[in-house]
Amino acid sequence: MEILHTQSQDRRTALIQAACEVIAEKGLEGLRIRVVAARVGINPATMYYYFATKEDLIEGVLDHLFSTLGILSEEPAGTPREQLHAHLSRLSRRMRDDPGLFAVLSEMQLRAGRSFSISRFQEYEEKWHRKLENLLQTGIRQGFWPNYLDPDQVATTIILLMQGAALQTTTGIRRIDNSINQLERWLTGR
Amino acid sequence: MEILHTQSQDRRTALIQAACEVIAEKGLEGLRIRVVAARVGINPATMYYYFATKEDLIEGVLDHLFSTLGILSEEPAGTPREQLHAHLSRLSRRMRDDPGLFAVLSEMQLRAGRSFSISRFQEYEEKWHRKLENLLQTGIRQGFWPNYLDPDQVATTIILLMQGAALQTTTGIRRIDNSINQLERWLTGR
Amino acid sequence: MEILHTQSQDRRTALIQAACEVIAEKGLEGLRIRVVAARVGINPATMYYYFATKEDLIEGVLDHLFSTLGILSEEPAGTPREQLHAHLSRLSRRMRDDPGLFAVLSEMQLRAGRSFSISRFQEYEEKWHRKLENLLQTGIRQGFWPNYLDPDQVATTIILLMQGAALQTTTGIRRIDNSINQLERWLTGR
Amino acid sequence: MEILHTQSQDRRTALIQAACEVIAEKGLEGLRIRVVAARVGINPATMYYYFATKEDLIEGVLDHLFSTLGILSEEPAGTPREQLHAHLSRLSRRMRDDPGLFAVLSEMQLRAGRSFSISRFQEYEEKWHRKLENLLQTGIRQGFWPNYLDPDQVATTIILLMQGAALQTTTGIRRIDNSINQLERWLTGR
DNA sequence: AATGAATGAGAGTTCATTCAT
DNA sequence: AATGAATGAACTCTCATTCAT
Repeated sequence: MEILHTQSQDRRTALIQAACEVIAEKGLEGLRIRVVAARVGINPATMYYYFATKEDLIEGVLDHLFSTLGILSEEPAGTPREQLHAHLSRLSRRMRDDPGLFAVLSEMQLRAGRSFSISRFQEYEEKWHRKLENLLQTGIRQGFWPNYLDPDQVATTIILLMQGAALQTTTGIRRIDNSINQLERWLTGR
Repeated sequence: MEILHTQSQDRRTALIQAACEVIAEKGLEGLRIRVVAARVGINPATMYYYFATKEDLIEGVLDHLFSTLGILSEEPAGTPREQLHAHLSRLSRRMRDDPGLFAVLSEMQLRAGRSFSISRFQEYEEKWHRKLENLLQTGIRQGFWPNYLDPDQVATTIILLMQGAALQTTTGIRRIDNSINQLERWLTGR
Repeated sequence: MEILHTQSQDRRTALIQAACEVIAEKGLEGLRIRVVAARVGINPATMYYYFATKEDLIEGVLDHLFSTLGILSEEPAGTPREQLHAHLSRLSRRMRDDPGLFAVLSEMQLRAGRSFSISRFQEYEEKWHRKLENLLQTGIRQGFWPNYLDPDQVATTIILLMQGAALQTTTGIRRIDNSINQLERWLTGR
Repeated sequence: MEILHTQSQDRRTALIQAACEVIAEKGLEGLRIRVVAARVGINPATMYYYFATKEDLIEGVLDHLFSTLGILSEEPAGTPREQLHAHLSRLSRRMRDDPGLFAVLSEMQLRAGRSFSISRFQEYEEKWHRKLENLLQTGIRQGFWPNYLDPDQVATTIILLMQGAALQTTTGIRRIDNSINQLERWLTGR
């Protein structure tokens, strides 16, 4: 019983994973049920046992994306500055090691305003923004960063920078690492 | 003859313009020959007189895009700092007034690594990078910015920031203005 | 053992009943195993324990239909005229109280010439015709109706009228009651 | 130009005709675009050039049906009794010569309450009813039929009878002719 | 220079049915 | 006696593209 449940979960996860890969390679517009099913080794019709529609599968990818990237997960203990650093360097490292995930992130962002099923993307992003804002606010109050910084503004800058970089993962030209370092130095007043 | 040629050009331009609008509204994956033709008021088959394939039309949009955005156009005379400021605030203003254009930019960037016809996008971007790099280098040499700045790095940061913001135009949440101002202050050492 | 058999029968009946309801609501072409099973509260696969195929289930509905309508059941004692009246007013009342049953009747009639599993419908109808014919013949012989009436012909008219009315149950516009009364008056010579 | 227009109309008509045949043979639930297209000798996709959806095609069949049956068309000049006779015997003859049309009629009637695209069927039927009612009313006023007859009631009876008979065309057992004759005799008081 | 008509390839989705457990 | 998981075959519909006129 437990095993069956686990197998079933596994297949769901496998489908999401496969869909994620396909999106990274071919874009959301290149996502085909047939291809996803083939990667998992099942009949296309079987996908509909796990997801009611293609849109549902994409929603699954959306959730998977944010939980895998760990954008919203708790940072390890430390000063706000250390926490921000941990956050940024984790994302930076991840972007180097698994650029596909960030390609998917861009795909989602681009459709967030157009597709209903992806519109939940914006909630995730809002949470991300608030997380960064809180971190910055706390850090400024505790004197880790100069108090002329506007937490909201800086949070926005960080997110724009990360998403600009994510957008580049498909071509793979620009690197985010240096920009991140630079930004951290700027924040602390060089 | 000359007149005919001009009319022909007009229609080509009209098709590109229409395609651009559709891409801004529905995304590249939502681009339909039928819809573009209808906007221009012609039969879909007629489009094939002006463009051999859909991809060709998209290439046309790509060229139109960069020339319209004026990313690569000469900046008005002034110090490097004034020129950079002019460049950034022009883009910033444009993004506010005509977000559709930047939505198209994101669409192109996202597919640049996947679609052959859009791969030329990267050349444009490369030119943009070099333009910024040169401007920064000159400015640093002339003492407008501190010399610990790395022109290449800063150029990258600017581009990432702009493209992150362009990506947001479909949802319209985050604004680039503040981030740009902040960046300029950081560059001059606050 | 006996109990199990009874339970088994119950479930068979429940499935037929559910199928009957679905056919009344959505038509035979709208009949889905999934939906029938859900109404009974079982897994679709379980249905195949009780019926070999969907067609078998439909055959079950066919039998259920005629036994429930009581078209072929013995009429209460009385003169032929009373018996015919009882027959017609019972059907007429039934049509008002449970139109769904007659909707199913129409569905069956319509497919009777096309689907093998429903072709048995015609045997039922033949029996109905004979029953009416006998009743009329006896009544005419006994002087309840004028002898210029052709029992076969009148039986046909009655059946056509009833089925025309059954066909209307899905829209629910025309009523059979008045037509029946009128017919009975005509039969007796006004 | 004129020729092209005619050809185009021809193909539309051919598609409707073919659809009509398929419905008569296999029922509305057995109607397949592929089959209809094949009968006309075109690619299935081409059907969508003439009809936006399958439903549209069915609506086309609905209109074709009533205009072909001539149910609502003007009757030749004559007394009301002659007109009614002409009407009924025309339908009766037609039912013998082209039973398929009446099979389609039944198919439509059966779905009239369920399918939006077929719901217009009821408007046609309402017109039919009014036509008969008027005819009967005039005839009664002019003394062709006894004045104890209720035009509305008789009109209903006629329609039910015809539709009951139409429903039988798929099996082809019962004949409407005798019932019609009988009815006409009854109307005139034998 | 323009178009009406046509099409091939392929998309997502549905459903009766099967089978191991 | 029951079910979760799986599937093959079919369905409607879309779209870039072609071609005779």
